[in-house]
Amino acid sequence: MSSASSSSQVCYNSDCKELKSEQPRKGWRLRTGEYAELCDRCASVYEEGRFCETFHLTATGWRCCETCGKQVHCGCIVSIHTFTLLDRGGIECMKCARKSVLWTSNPAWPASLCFNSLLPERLKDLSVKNWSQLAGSGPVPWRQAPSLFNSIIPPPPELQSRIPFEVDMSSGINKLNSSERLSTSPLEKKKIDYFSERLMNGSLKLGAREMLENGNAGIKCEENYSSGLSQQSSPLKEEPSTPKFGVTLPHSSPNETNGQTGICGTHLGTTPTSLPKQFHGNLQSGVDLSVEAQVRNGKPRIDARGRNHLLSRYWPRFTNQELQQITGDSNSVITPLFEKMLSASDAGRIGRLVLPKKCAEAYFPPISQPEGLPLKVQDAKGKEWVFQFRFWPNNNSRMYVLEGVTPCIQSMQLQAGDIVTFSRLEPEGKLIMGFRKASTAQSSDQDNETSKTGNGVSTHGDAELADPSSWYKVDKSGYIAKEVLGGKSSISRKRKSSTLRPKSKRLRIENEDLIELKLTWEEAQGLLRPPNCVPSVVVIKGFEFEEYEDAPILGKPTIFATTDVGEKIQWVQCEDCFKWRKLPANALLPSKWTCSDSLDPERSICSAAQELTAEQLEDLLPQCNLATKKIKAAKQELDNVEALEGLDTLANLAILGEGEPLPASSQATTKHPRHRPGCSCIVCIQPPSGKGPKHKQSCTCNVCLTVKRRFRTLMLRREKKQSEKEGETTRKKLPQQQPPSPEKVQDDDSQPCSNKGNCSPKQIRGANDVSDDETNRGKCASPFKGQIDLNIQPEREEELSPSSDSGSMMKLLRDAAERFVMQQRLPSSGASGSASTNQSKPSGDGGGGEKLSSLVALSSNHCDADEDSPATLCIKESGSTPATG
DNA sequence: GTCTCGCATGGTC
DNA sequence: AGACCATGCGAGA
Repeated sequence: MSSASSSSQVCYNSDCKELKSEQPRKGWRLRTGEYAELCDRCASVYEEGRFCETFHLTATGWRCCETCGKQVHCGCIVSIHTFTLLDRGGIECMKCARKSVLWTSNPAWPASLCFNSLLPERLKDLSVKNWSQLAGSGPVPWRQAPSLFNSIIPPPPELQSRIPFEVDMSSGINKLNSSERLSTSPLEKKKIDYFSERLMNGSLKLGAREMLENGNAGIKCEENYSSGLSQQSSPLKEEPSTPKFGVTLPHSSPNETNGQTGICGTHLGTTPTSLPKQFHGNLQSGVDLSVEAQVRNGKPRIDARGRNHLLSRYWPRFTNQELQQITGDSNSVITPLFEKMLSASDAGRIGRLVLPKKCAEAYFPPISQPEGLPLKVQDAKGKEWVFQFRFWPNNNSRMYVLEGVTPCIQSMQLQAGDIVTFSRLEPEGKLIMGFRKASTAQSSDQDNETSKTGNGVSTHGDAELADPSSWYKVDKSGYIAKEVLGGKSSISRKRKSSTLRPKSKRLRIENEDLIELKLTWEEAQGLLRPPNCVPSVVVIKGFEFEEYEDAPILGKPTIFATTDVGEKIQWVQCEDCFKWRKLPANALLPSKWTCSDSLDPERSICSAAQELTAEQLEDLLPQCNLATKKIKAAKQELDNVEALEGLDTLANLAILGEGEPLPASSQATTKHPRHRPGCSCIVCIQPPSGKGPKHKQSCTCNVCLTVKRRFRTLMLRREKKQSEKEGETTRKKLPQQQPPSPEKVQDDDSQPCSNKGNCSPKQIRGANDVSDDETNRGKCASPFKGQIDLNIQPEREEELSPSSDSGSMMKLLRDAAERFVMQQRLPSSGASGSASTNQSKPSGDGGGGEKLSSLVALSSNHCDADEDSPATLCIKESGSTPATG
């Protein structure tokens, strides 16, 4: 930024006259946007907050703080941040003001806010005049610190939009927002006064940070920020990654924005089209320095209160790039209106985009009939879409929707979690619909595909928004109270985060966790290993449970095979040398296995030769190549997401399998009415994903135990359902020849548990229970008889049933399992028999190129008599082959 | 049976 | 407690 008087060698302080040093120091910012260049002495004084005391002592404008009595200079540009005007008259230094009022929001907001409605007409006029004068006084009458709003809590668009002057809301805005809320009206009044005075003074910029942080709006604050501008003084200022909010005067030239998107109150009496490209960018801050604002600069808008109520999550967070893309090379001014993260239903086939009520009422044409009206919206490519903007009566309120958005959403390739942005292009008044993909939405500074406008002109009157003021309503105070005047900084952050994350749990599942789950899912499918232990039976509340020393773990993918002599083995690839090593089939591997972990001393170093010949390897690999790749990919991801490791993942899967959404990270599940304090179910006892200690294989904590139990139950139910289904099918096919087997009947009758999902493995083994391991299994008596899984919730049985289509993830599970079943027939190397294994078959052949779909099954039938592994967790090798583990 | 529409429900803030 | 809003769901086409 250029500095004032750079051409002069004399200190800018007229009371000084000393020569500037070679490297003149910047003082306060001037109306031109430049900075006063001061000599060292003056700069120091200024920085120390003693400038007025030093140089303006004899000047007029000194007033006493009504609270502390401290003298504050109110008559110069240097001190504008140091005091506030009181409703009752008089002034209050910022320190006191902060104490008494807590500047919840930057005075600038109220300024804008009050400007229209609260400010006395006279002041308004004055302000306007001032503004106009300022606006016309130079290329950049005012500039704000670049980091205004600092990205956390964007100022309400409404407020910003009507800020007819520069507002220097440096990063402190967060704190402003987060400051304790105060009663709106007194504060607003103060703010009004504050701003009016500044306006009258011909300047207005706020050192929000000082005001809030220092509280001592003292001169000190003033220094840092009044100069606020002294961009170097704030570490936040040039933070490139920090969303910036700025409000610049109309005439600011684009190149002076210094990387910050200035929100221009542009139209101030100028012809919009004649303006240089300007942004009403609100950046992170939902700045809506829209035309309304601009137009209202001359005549402050009065009816734009609605936006005050916008929730922060709808505040547009446009980046410079986005804005630039939207406006392109045109001279248009883009006015970010709001944005919304697409919910599953928004992005679904229904084609209805639910609009935030406040946004709809604030930015879209008013509609009185539910049918609404067609709304023309231009997308990022310049294509125009016509949506039906309408509402549904809902709880004595309205629910606004845009209908017919599917084609548009699809053309943008949007899905749940992505963000659509609505902005308005001025002067055309066109509604612009942009978007941000979820992947980029999190980093606002990243480039995104946000709209690039075309030049189409909306033909629909309403959509044109030619006179937005006509459909603004509401009251602004609410907004401040609700959104601007934040509570504590934590709240501020919370709110921010809430804007970055989907609002609801459902949405979170759709967006983030689903992705996360997808990874874990595929991963877990292939990596699950049965606990290497023999189940023991414990009695809990009178019921017997099988428990295992080891919890299911995620291990390294291996290829199971049988040697020529019938020995069951598994092949594992070294992480380092990629050579394949042979291991006993029952060996449990860590997720990262290297030669050094080999049990075979001869093969325990990477330099040792690989036993497998290339041919043998080829025989092995084709079937599992794809799956292995997937595993690797997933594993890579897994490595990056530690939270998904091991039991957490399993726990998630278990929960998931139950048809319950995976609780979002750090979020306690509250969806289970049966869960009460003390509930020990997996949902309640599980720590938030990624939190808490890692579970070892031998962990016997509640979570692990429950995971095991739940998983077992889950799979049992699934198998049972499948069995029943297939049995039914079989009976239908052979109604006479094959009546239900006595065994099954007996099982059904003998089952002490009325709960279907809580049946013995034996019971669940139906007609399809035919496999090469059948013999072994057949030898087993079900140890489950008479046992009940306490986790079973009869009333939720349907929901929980793996067979229930209601659980999409369970469906996934089933699909995956079935696919796996089809693909997983891994021929043993050198063995003609099936590579039956009681262990996981991590390397599904991936024949379909589909997800790794080994069926993760907790073979609760520890009865399964595979002596190699009594583990309870196994990967089904065949759909008709129950877990042999 | 599928799709669309409109309202109802319930979770979240 | 009330408002908002994501989604469910029944009715009708």
